[in-house]
Amino acid sequence: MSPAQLNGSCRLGKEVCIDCKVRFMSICSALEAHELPEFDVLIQRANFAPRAALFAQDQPADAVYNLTEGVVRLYKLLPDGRRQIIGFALPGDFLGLAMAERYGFSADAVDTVSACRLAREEFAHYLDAKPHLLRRLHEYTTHELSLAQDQMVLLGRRNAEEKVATFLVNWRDRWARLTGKAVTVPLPMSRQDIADFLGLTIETVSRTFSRLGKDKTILIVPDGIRVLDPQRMERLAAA
Amino acid sequence: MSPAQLNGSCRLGKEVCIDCKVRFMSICSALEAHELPEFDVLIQRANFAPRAALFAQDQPADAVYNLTEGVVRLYKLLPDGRRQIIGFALPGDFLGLAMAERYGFSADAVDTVSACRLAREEFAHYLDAKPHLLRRLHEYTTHELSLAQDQMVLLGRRNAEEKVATFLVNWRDRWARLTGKAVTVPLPMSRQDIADFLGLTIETVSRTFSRLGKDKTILIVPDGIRVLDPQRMERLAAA
DNA sequence: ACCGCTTGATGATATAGATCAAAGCCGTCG
DNA sequence: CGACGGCTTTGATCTATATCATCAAGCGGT
Repeated sequence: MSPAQLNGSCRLGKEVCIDCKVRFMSICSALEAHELPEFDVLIQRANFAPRAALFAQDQPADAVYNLTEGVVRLYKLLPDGRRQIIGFALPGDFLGLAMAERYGFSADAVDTVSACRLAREEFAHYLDAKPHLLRRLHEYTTHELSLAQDQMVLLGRRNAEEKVATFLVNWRDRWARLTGKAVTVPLPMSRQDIADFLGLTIETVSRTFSRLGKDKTILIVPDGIRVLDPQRMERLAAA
Repeated sequence: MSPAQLNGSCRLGKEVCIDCKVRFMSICSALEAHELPEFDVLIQRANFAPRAALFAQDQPADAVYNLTEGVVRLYKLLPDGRRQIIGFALPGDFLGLAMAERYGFSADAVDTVSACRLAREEFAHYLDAKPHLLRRLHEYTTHELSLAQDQMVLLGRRNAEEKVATFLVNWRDRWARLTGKAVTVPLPMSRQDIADFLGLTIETVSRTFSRLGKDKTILIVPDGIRVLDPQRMERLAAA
């Protein structure tokens, strides 16, 4: 189904996929390196071209993914095709952690994406034997829930300008945490993606960018945006 | 701060607060009764009058609550007073599980509320010693996250009629799971609460109820609503 | 029975954002 | 090179929902 290209694989704690291991560890700092060899968890490296699906809503949830490269959009569709993007995943993020029989949303690659793929069953067993990892994962899920609640406020009670500003500020901060402060923050997703994330139309997003540009609040450059007036941006995105 | 009335308390596994224990167990069915006495967790019984606050956003998060009676609204406020209700809690639900230093939202009683109050520190330690309980809690949080994602779709992409219908269907189902199928589903929260949950105004909620009433889709009675045309309701609330 | 207060329903009007339409801007492919 | 197709921007309307204003009903207190 998915046009993914799987290459390389390793067992957690048995070298080979150093990158997977490092990423895995970064989430689960409670586990020391010497603890890992106790268990075998098959990790596959999966690569995805732009627009390729990692998985789709209602498919059997076979696997858990840990992103290592690229940006993934997570979304739900209504029967008539209306789309709500519920989040963008960046390297380090986990996907498909719900541990339900089927995925609750679809995930596809915005740009070129690499991820570590862990079989759900195997991962669940590993988890049973590693309460520290479960604790870390619970904290992660709890954080996701808190972000989801912020997004509810945004979708329910903020106007277009506030929505766009809040999105830009949050995205800029996440990007900075990942790559260090950059002057220009890239926006790899399309305007349609941003619109579907913010509960707006593409036209409203475009106009709002333009207005913020004319205001000298931001500067739109070909490969992203620059925040010129952080004060005003923070004010629009406040609380 | 809170006008709560604390009465009675018990230690988990040392009789007294049978109700707390039963509720606690219902969440954590993986723990057998004979496992409980191993640990002491102080549980206080807290009662709240209608409109009383259980806790407020940004307060130090001292405690975890497990609702035993009544309905609680959970909400976030923007600096200018706009409110988004992020959920309604019913008996059995946990509040303040985020385990952050401060509460991420406010919670107050819609009607008369009773809850079991567990000190956060103590609960966290208990959790460390009980991986099964942590697992249950992780499943619970994961379910909450999934509901939050559904709510994002509702807020971002559904119109007023769909929002109201979806709310009624979901509320009816939750109520039924708790009390068994009832002809009339009570709506203990105000129209303003419903509006702030659905990202609408009180007037739009009121008009939408009226229209669904004129349609014979629902029947509005003094103490709640009756669904007359489940087909149409399900269609409006679909996916 | 009357008052003051709150909540909900409904009508009139305003507006933010949606929808519809067209035109610019690249990248790419023949 | 030029034509094509996907995005994005911009402009002109339209409309769903917000806003504002009444009004009626319920309710507790006197």
